[in-house]
Amino acid sequence: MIVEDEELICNELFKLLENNNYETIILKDFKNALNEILEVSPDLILLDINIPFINGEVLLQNLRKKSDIPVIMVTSINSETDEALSISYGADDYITKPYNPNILLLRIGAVLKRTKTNYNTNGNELTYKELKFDFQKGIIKKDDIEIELTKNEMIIFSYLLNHQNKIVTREELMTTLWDNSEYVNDNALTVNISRLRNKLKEIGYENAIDTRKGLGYILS
Amino acid sequence: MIVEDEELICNELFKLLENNNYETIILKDFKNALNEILEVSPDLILLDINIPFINGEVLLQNLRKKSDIPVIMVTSINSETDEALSISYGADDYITKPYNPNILLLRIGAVLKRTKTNYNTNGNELTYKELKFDFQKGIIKKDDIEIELTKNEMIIFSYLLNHQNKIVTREELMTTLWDNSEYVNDNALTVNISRLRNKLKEIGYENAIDTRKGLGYILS
DNA sequence: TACTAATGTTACAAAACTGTAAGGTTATAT
DNA sequence: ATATAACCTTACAGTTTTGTAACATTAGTA
Repeated sequence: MIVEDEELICNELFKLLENNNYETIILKDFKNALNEILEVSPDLILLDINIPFINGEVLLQNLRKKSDIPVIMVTSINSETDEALSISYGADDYITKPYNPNILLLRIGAVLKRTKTNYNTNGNELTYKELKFDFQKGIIKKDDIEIELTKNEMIIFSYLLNHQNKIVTREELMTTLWDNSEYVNDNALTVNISRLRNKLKEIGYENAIDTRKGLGYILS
Repeated sequence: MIVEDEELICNELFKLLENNNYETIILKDFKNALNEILEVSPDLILLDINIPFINGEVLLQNLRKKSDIPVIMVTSINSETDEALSISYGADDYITKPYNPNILLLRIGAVLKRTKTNYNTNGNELTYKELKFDFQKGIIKKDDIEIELTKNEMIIFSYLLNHQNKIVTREELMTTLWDNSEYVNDNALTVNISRLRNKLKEIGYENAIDTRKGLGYILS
């Protein structure tokens, strides 16, 4: 979504984006901007700081109370104050006019890449080698093969994924699994690790989880 | 982690960061940079493009094959080519020397904020009003109260959370839950929604999930 | 107002999940 | 080389989860 009043720039941007396969929409009613944005719920907003009727930074500030839609701020003044304000109000990136079209496209791509995890309908995914772990569904995918994880296996695997190449202690995993709320046999963890390993083995990742005796486990 | 060869700048940066409560480390051995970085596994890297022995962009490119550690590129040349390259190779942000310390701090803050979800040990959390949903553990928290969700409830609730204020069709939810792989009685969804609602009711969110007859459900 | 399709509720049985126990295997230190 | 603590495997039973069916309720439309 383009939020910009200078018609020339609007059209330029529109062409640029449409030519690069972005479905583009131009916001017209600045007075009702916030509602329009929330209604349309675009994947990304190019927001000019200087638009009529409303201050771009204030708009961003209000938007951030309700949504995390990625915003790239556009401004004609190359002032550091603007830049500082935009970033602290929650802009995802910042670009000054006149902009280089290629840089803009790259920045858009970068912002979308960074933020897409929170917006793609399939939920978040983490990857490990050729595996994709959808940790909202608890499914590991490799090519077309899918394996389902139980809740415990999900907790362990996403913890390991979030700490790749780091040793994760058994303590850490136990706290994550059972919160210390009730004592659980320390072997319960071993069993759950074993079950997870068996599932990983099914798709050829026999040695994904490595034991570091006396220290913990590592996914590497 | 600072990856920079000019000692003066290094010290400046170190002081700036330490003064602002960032635990800072300076990379010394550029020849072994990649391994050092992976070993230390810092929360964020300030990476100068022009360091001895190795090209910063190549380093970034290699790092990205193994890790998503946030990287802010630092360069003395304000060339758009560098900028374009850094972004496409996976830099999270970019700043040119001489930099304004406050802007740098803001950018660091912004990058950490953007990326922290993937790194914090407690896993991702989404919020809905006063509720926090840890969707790696499948727990909804309100103050000190916690309720556990089953896998199906987790899938439904995180889908709704990711589409707040939007109507979610029953179709969408069913596809998300069962992937169309096998036919499931369409009432199974109704039952699962009902179960989720009961749990939400326990913590005073009786009307969180609203039915839009003929359309779907909405979390609003 | 009455009809109807859409959505809700409850109880139940099959299936899946999970901690435990008992015994087996490994790596490390001495 | 051997002892030992750390870790692994398997089978099992209690518990939880889940889809189904049967019936209840609701909102919208005629």
